Amino acid sequence: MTKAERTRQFIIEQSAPVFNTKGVAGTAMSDVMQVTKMAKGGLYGHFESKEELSCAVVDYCLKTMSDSISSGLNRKKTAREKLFYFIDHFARVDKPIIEGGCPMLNFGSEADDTNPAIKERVNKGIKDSQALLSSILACGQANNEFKSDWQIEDFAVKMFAMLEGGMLMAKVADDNMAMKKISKMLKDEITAHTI
Amino acid sequence: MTKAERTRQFIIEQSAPVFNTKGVAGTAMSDVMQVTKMAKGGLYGHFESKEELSCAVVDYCLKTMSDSISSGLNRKKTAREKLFYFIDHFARVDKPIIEGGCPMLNFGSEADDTNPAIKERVNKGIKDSQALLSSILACGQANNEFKSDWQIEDFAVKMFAMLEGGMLMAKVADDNMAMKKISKMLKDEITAHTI
DNA sequence: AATAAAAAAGACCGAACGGTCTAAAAAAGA
DNA sequence: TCTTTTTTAGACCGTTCGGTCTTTTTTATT
Repeated sequence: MTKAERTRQFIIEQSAPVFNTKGVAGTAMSDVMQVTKMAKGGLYGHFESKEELSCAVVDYCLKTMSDSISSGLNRKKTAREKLFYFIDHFARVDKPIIEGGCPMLNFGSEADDTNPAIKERVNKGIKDSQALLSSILACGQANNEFKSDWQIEDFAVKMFAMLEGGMLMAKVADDNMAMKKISKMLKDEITAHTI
Repeated sequence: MTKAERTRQFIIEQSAPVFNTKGVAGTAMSDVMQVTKMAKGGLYGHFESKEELSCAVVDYCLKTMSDSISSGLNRKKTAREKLFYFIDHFARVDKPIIEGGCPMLNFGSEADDTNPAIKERVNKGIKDSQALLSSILACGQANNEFKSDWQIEDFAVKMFAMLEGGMLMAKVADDNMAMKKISKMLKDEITAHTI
């Protein structure tokens, strides 16, 4: 890893929490200067525009989220345990993986009508999450861990939507009661379909 | 209604779709000038700052949403029909009540960490939605329309979260398949608890 | 129709925006 | 160690931002 690559990565990592909390439109390059303690010329040596930086930040946030979940997932044996872990990992409103909360919610709701490049990245992130959930559910069903009549594709959608919706409710209310309820309901439903 | 009051309302109504799609940080007063065809001095005669306008816009969006749902709700007799109507009304991704989609999702995810005034407004909006759902569910249960062992408070949270999460998925994917699935699952669950 | 009051226009302001460029500093290769 | 290349700093640029103020126009009252 060259010096330039390390610095580029450093800028992304430092500015990710800012973009994720203040949004793309709400984050100025002066904010990035402040958080990286670099001058403007230094930044623009690594990114040719704010647009390029914000895309790199979104990629980084999604990857960080994905890696964080995937790594812990390997330590779990059963599909049920994996799903529970996924839920608990997502439900951490107080200490989110990236400051500002779920980047799919944050960047997705901002970009959907204004920023096609970011929208497409978030779209891929959601699709990947769905695919991950589906594969866990399919595994569990193939191993006779889950009942065979469970509509697992539907549940993957339901679970993701509930987690994102719960995240919104918890953040706006400054109270993770909604998220706790959501987590419990999801776990109960999983348990109900466990043999 | 005086001229000034009418103009103020006109400005709010015209700029609401812009704020709801581009966000507060992403909307400039020049956008408001464009959509109202008014000069800057005209606007600032009715609002002393962009902040005040954006708050008024959020209030308007939430009220419009609430009114739109409430009015249709009265035409429905049973609690089950009311809930179905609520779902269908929320699930309209293609032709949302306000351009840009659900203002609770849009403004909530933008404001949660940056704009306390708007955050509090959205918080109230969500609480009101929850209260409405809870009251419909409680009515249904009191009238022996729904089974008495149904955890209706939990379902109110679940339903709202699923709708908001589904909205996010549908908008980012440019495809309302997720929303359709969500609607069906919610309706199935309601039906399953209907006597 | 004349007059008083309200509302709108648009030139103007300083600050902050994203972005450029050159000179200095630091790192890398010889 | 010396030189060449890469990286960083920060002054600078034009534009756009939110917001003000005075003049003009419109509206309401008599």
